[in-house]
Amino acid sequence: MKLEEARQQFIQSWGAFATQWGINKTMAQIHALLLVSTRPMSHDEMMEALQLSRGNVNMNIRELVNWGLVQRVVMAGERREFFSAEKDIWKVARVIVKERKKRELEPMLQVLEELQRVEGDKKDPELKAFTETVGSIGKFAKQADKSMEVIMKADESWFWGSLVKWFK
Amino acid sequence: MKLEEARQQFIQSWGAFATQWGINKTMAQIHALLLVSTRPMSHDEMMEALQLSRGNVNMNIRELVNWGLVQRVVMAGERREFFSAEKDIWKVARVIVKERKKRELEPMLQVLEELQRVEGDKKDPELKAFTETVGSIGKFAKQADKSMEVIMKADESWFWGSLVKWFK
DNA sequence: TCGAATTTTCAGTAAAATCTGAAAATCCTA
DNA sequence: TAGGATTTTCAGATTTTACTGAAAATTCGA
Repeated sequence: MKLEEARQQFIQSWGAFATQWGINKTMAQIHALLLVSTRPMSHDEMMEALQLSRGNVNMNIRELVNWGLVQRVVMAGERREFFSAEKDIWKVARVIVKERKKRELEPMLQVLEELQRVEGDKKDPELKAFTETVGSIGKFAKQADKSMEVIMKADESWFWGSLVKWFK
Repeated sequence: MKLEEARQQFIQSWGAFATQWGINKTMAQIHALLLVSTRPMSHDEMMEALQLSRGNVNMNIRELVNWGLVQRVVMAGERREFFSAEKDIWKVARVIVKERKKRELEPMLQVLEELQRVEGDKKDPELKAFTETVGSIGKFAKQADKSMEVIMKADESWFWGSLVKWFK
């Protein structure tokens, strides 16, 4: 496989993979494009490379910047904006974990906590079953939340190192 | 909040949460319904409870059974099929991790491996950058894959126990 | 301050995902 | 093994999500 072909394949696959995880395909493709680009790219270059409209590129780039996966880069003597992606995969993973935790896990935790305050006869088996289930999901989610907290703050080598030891 | 209201809220939220993770909303709602039900349910009961068509319930129940999150239950003296969900959240999580790993992570690993075999001048900075990026994603994904392998096989108390120690 | 370059917005359109419902297939029991 | 009960299928309808492109807003140099 030639480099250009491999790049296309990567962008393609990354997009397909992302949709399965509830991430917009185009956003993932732009991210992939920047990940394998050696230099920052302008809107027009991205439009050309991925055959997207200006509006679409603009929207998704903004989102990527919001997520902290892509940065605006000022190019000397250029008025246009350029963008480049963080290449350190460990940092990328941390950003994603942090953001999804904040946007998805934390709101869920809130709802679960709320639901445990359901009122009624404590001896009612229906009620008991409900609080049991919701409670255990809540407990689990809280543990997951904490784990992510730690992973997020961890240093890469420390993280994998610990994990390797732990696996033995 | 009353029990019925809480149940509805739970089903609702679980569905909304699921969509963010690339899981079909209805599938998640059926799962949620069964999670907070104290007894197995028939197609008709689920249709009624969630206001869904027979076809939709059938499709999504089948998918849940495929995932291993829901089981067919034979009820004495009943010709119709009944279904109930695994309530042990740890088991549920393991099934989900295992399935998503198999369906999504493993195919991605395959693609990444393939992409590292890109041919060309080893000194070309473009090529080097590409293999560098793809290689590090591949390495990361493989680590994640292994971690999940271990978590999947682990026993709950051992898992959280180790994690707690590890956090200190 | 003017105006060309660039970015942003968003109403309308397109594409993708999901759902319906009725017909076909299957499954039981008498 | 006939026939009602139940489950499955899937073409078409609906809903949701994403995209386009042109107009509006903004930015910046002269």
